[in-house]
Amino acid sequence: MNEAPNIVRVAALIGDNARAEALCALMSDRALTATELANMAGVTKQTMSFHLAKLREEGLLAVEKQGRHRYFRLAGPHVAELLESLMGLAFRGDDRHLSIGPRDPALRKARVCYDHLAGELGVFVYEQMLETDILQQLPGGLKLTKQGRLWFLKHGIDADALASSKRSFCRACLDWSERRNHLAGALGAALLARIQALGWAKREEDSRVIVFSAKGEASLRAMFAVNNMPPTPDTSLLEPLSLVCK
Amino acid sequence: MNEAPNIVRVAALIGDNARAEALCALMSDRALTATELANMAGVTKQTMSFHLAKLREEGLLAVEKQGRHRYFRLAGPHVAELLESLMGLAFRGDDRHLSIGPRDPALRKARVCYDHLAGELGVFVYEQMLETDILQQLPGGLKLTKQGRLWFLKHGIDADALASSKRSFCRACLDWSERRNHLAGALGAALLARIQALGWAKREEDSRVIVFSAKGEASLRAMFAVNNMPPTPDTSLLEPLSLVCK
DNA sequence: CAAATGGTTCGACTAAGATCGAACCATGAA
DNA sequence: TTCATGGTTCGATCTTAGTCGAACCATTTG
Repeated sequence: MNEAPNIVRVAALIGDNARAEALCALMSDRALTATELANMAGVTKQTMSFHLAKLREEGLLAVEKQGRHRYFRLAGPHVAELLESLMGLAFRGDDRHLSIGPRDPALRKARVCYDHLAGELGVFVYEQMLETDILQQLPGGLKLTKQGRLWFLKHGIDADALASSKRSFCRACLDWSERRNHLAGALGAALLARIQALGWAKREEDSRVIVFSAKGEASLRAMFAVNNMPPTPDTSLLEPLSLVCK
Repeated sequence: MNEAPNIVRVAALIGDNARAEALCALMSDRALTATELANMAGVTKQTMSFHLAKLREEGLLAVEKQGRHRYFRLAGPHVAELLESLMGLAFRGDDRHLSIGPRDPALRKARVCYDHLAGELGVFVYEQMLETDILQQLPGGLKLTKQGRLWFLKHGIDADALASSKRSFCRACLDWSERRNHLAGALGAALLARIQALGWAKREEDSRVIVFSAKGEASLRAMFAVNNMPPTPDTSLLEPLSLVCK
C-alpha cells in the first residue's frame, strides 16, 4: 500500500560510500572489473564483490562475463539519470553550506554522462541542435528531422543504423551542473564516440572529465556554423559508422 | 576531487524507512507536523524529530513555525522530482522480481506530485496542452502562448499573476508511472488547485491519490474540446484567482 | 599438470546509527 | 499560575550492515 519501502531499498543502496564510488565510476559507461572498482573505492575486492552483488540484485548493475573477468556496467541510462539527479540535489545542498562555486571547472566544462556528452559543451550542442532544426521537440519527445539526419550523415554518423537498435534513440537528459538539457540516447552516444574518434577530445583516465583540444572545441562549435545544412549530403568525409550502441 | 561523497549523504538520508515514509507523505505538498509524520511512519515523535532535523540540515525539508506547531514541507520541487525518479527506478526494479502489474490503479490514474497533477490524467493534460498550442516547447523550456494565457483565464486562472512569483512558472516533470511528462511549476499547481476548487476531484486523506468524480473527469477532458480557444476571453465564469503558489 | 590471477563465500569483528525512555523547553489554554 | 500539548535534547541500548582475513572456485597461462 505504501510506496516508501521501495525507494528505501534503492536509496539505501546508493547511500553507501563504496557503492556510490563504484556507481560514479561506472557513470562513464566504461565496463569495469570488480578489482578495479575495489581499488577506486579503497576497499578490498571481497567487500566490493559483496556490494556489487547487492547492486546487481536490485537491478542497478549488469554484468558481462568475459573469460575469467566479469565486467560491470550500469543497468541502463535510467540509472545514470537517477545518479545525475542525486548529484544535482547534493551539490545544491553543499552550496548552502560551503557556498563554494564551481567545484571542478573541467568537469563542468565537459564530461561524460553515462555514454554521452554533458556539461557546458553538452548543453551547447543540444541547444544548437534545436536552434538549427536538427532536432525538434514534439509532444511525444525528441525527433530527428530529415535535415538532421543529413547533418549527422555529413559528420560520419548513420542515424538510420542507430535507430534500429533497441535503446531509446534520442532523448534529453538533465545536466546537473548547467541545470539544462543535453542530448542522450543512442544518438548522443554516437556523437560522443565520433568526437573522440576524430581526436577532438580525450577522456581523462579514471574520471568523467573530457578534455577538448582547442582545435577540437573549435571544430565542435563549427559544426553548427552556416555551413551546417548542405542540401547534398557530403559522404566523402568518412564512411558512415555503424556504431554498436549496445 | 570525487563526487561520490555528496550523493552518499542524500541517498543515505532517503535510504531509511522512517525518513522515506515522511518524505513520501510530504510529496503531497501538505505541510505536516512532526507528530503526524511520526504516526504515519510508526515511530515515536522523538525519533521523527531526530530524522526531521537531519533532513532539514541537508536541505531536503523546510520548516514553518506557526504557533506551537512546526510544519514541515519539502524544500522545493527539486526534492519531489528526485523522489519521483527514485520511485521510477524502484518500481522498475520490483517489476523484475515480482513482475507485478499496476500496483495501485487509483494512484496511477491520478495523484498529486508535490503540488501538481500526475498520473494518467496528468500526462493527458500536459500532452493536450502541447497539442492545442496552449504550451510550446522551446529550447529554453516550456512557454505559455498568448492563446494559452487566454485559455487559463477562461478557466479562472490568472497566469500573469502567477508569473510574478519567484518559483519556476511552468515546467515539465517526469511521471514515474507513465514515464512521460506532466505539467509542474506554479501553473501546474494552480491548475490542480482550480480542479479541486471546482469540485471535480478530491484528495484522499493520507495518500497522494486524487479521486475524480465521473463528471469531474469529463469536465477535465472537455477543457480541451473544440471550444477551447475562444478569441474573446470569457471571464464571466468566475473572477480570476490570484492563487498564492508559495 | 602446477602456478597465477580474478572473483566469490564464509565467519567474525566492529562501528555507525536508529530507536526509545525520560527529562526538558516552548506555547497556548484554563 | 498551572496544566496540557507539541517538540527537542540527552543518554543508553541494540541491531544492522560494512569490513576484512582466510579459504575456496574458476579460468587462463606456462
